[in-house]
Amino acid sequence: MARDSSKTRRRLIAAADGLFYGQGIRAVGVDAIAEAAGVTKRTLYYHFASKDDLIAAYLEERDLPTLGRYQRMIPEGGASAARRIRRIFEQLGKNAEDPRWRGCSFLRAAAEFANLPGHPARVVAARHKRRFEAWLEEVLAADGFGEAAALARQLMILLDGAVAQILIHREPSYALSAADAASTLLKRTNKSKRRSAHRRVRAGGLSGVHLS
Amino acid sequence: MARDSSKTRRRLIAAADGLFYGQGIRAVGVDAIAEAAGVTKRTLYYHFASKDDLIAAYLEERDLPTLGRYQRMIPEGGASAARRIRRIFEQLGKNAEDPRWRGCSFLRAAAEFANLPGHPARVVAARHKRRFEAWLEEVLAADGFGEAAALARQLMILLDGAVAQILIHREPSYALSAADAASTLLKRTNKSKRRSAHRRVRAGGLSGVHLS
DNA sequence: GAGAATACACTCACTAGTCGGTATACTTTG
DNA sequence: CAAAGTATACCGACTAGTGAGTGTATTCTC
Repeated sequence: MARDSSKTRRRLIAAADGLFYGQGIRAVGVDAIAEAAGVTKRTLYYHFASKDDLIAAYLEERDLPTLGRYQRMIPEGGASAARRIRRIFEQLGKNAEDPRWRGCSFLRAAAEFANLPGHPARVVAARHKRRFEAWLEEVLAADGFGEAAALARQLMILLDGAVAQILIHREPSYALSAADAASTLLKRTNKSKRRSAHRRVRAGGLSGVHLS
Repeated sequence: MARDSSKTRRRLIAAADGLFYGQGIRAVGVDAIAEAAGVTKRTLYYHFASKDDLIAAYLEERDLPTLGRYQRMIPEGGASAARRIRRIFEQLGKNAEDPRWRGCSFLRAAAEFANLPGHPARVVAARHKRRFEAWLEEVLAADGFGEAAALARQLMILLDGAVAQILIHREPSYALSAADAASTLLKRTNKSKRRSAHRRVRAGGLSGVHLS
């Protein structure tokens, strides 16, 4: 079995996911991960060059599923972008009600390694957020929103801001405050869109972004 | 000299501030802090019961100055609430340009101790954010904004969301995106205010909040 | 038999926290 | 007034445990 997809490796990543997300990356030692995976530390180091390598793999593993969950959640054709985006915030609020919820793994990793800009975890985290923002931009542009890029940024800010507030206050209702703010922003931009159709065309041309 | 305000104690907190904020709380050992303060670890433990105690003191020390800096930044009578709030975001962007900037110490502490809701650091962090939100609400209410409480929450979300995005992408311009979003939200609420003056009165009555 | 995958046993640095002791200064008491 | 007592503030050296990472031997699988 290939080394980068072996059962043991996947078990190690799964164990790392549970512990890193549950307790924090720096708070968890490699010994604990090896034990949780049912292997010795030496085996862990056979599959990963270092703890940093394992950290990167942990976040990488969370990248596509996290984005994909939101993408699947809001079916392509079904509703307006505004409605679909509202559901993202509502889902965030629901997720946060689970006692095991600990915020965004990427954001927390960036916070833990705030002093190490080049750290693998930071690289993966930044890429994840870039992808999410690009996807939001596509959703907006596809629905004919003007200035989709600027709007997508604002939505990202609201999204991570809501996560931050929920984490700090342990109060999922902040997701709904963010949803309201998002609605307000979308309504305003929607209007300006309808007033100037030429913008709409230009914004529609922005969708060369890669998601995969 | 009283034990809780002695020079040594203050030096220890200052050293902790530099190291905790610079590298992260879990990443810094008490030995490093003692050494940076020029005392032995035994002395550190004379002044603080535990590392957690020192962590709480570090955040406590940041509470009032952080809030106060923003309060002093925007003079009471000078400008409209909208203009004053925009300046908060602009200042955030400026702060973030300093290479030593590492985001919000309270948010990062909450992220590091995401699994320990009762941790002293979490308590101090939550209280700080509550104070900040209450102050924003006062600023808005004083300028006659309706639904000042809901609006203050949305601004907090934008503020911490901007911090999160800047931290992740190392891109201070997210502060300006957040400022634009804040302006949009304020404009809309301002309008609804003028339509319903009774709301304004009710919101004005909310200012029993304590800041000090 | 070869290479991949695992285990045991280890290193060395660092972790939070503690033990016992000391120098100084301010009180209390004969 | 002086000796004894006491509180403050400090330090060097230690403990028991954990951190990441490794050298070497063994087992499994093709």
